[in-house]
Amino acid sequence: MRQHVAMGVVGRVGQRLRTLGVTASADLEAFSKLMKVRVGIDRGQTIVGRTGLVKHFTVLLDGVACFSMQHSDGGRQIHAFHYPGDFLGLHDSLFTRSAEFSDVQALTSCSVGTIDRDELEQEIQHHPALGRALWQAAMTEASIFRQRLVVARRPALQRVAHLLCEQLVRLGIDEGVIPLSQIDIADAGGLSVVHANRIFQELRQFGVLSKQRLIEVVDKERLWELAAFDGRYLDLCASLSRWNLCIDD
Amino acid sequence: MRQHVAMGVVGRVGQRLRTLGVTASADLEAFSKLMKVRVGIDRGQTIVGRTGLVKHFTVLLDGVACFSMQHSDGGRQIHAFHYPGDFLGLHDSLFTRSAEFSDVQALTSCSVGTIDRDELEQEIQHHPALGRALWQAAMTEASIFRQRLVVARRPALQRVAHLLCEQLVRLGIDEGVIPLSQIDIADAGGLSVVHANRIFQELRQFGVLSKQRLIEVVDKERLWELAAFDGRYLDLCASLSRWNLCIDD
DNA sequence: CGTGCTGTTGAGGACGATCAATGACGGTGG
DNA sequence: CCACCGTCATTGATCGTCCTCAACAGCACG
Repeated sequence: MRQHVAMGVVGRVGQRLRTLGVTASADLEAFSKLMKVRVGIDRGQTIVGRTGLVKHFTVLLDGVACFSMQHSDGGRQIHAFHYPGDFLGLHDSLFTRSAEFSDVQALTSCSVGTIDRDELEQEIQHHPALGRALWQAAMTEASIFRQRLVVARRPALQRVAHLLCEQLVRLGIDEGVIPLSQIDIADAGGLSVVHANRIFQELRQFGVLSKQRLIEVVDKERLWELAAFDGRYLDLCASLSRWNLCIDD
Repeated sequence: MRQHVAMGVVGRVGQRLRTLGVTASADLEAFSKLMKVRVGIDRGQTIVGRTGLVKHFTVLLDGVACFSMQHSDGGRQIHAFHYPGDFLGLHDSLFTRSAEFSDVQALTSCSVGTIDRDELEQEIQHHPALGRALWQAAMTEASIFRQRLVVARRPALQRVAHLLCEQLVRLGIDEGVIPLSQIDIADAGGLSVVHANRIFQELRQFGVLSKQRLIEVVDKERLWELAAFDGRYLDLCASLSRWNLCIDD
């Protein structure tokens, strides 16, 4: 199910690009003109898979997805969650051109935008800000991975708390519902579902989460405190130097 | 203790740059001419520290260093080991320009080469291959971090085995002595020194390590098998697309 | 009204941390 | 040459976190 979009860059994507320093409307339009929309991706489906070569860039327009990896023992390890505006499988798209390691799955119904790789590269020659934005996004992703390493060896409570903090920041909200299941968080935190559940109960005891079945943060301050959260690692947007990207052939 | 070098890019650095696709001798020379050498850094000293702004790029010429982070509880977490030819604190140098997160420490006596950031950026305008090489190195580093995340939730034996495999590949040897202490490996693997030691004894039982006090791999095959090691994540060198880097102001 | 997914609870056990002490080795100074 | 010291390696004992297995409850779906 695909269609062209005539309008400007769809919703959050434009927002994201602006955050990444793509401010000229000519740049935004160039991006938007190349994008094809694909809707109706069901929960559980693979969006960017280990299907060999990656022929296009993918942007999440709507829904929630995760960048995961299937462990040999059957366990699923989630590296990152993706929200509307995120580039999917970016590291592999940008870098290796094959997706041996990525496996982006839909956690809810999703729609995505796709851009042919070669066409985008053409366009980047005329709109270098776009290239820079992609690199910047890739580096922010790398930064998230590094932070995960740091958090990984803290006890489970802090790990879960930290994950929740990160999701709040990524979603751009202070408090409210995080559209993930306990299972998702468990897989992202490297915990068994059972233990994760006990952690969630602790968080409710602490008054950080509501008593609902879903994950609803009601005390952001306390959560950040528990997580020892320092969101600076997500704030790399403003810090990219004047380096730019171009194509040389 | 600083001095200029008139000769070509010092030893391993040239090798590394060539691996990263800098083949033109003009490019290599441009790099070499900017580099100043600093020798006599003692074990334990900080090479690239949290000293605010990063004014220059640093390359390890000789010795072994690690990219570590001091945990609040006093524990040291090692993200990566660095060998001659590696760029130090690359992520922060390239990207954030400040080193709030990096902390590169000498594990043995080291000497490094430094290049002024601004001078290098000037030079990259004329030698774009250099810029691309740096980005590529950064992405390879990111790839190592991601792999660490995967390995992190395997049991201790495999974790240690995987670390050892990685070091062998990085050192470019099949078997032999890895110039690290058990403590270093423990800090990199997120293990207590005591437990790490027990793992090392197991590896000796398996005939993977020699009975020496130092870490000496004598059966690479078995080690790779134990680690379920797939070194492809280190082989990103050949795969960077035609994207290049330039400076736009 | 089953069927399936998520969340919840209990009991037992494994992996690895911590504490504490000792051994091995290399360097330094007397 | 030997005594001393610091670092690294080793060993034993205890304890805590978190996993596993197993069962069940709530809720959404057809």
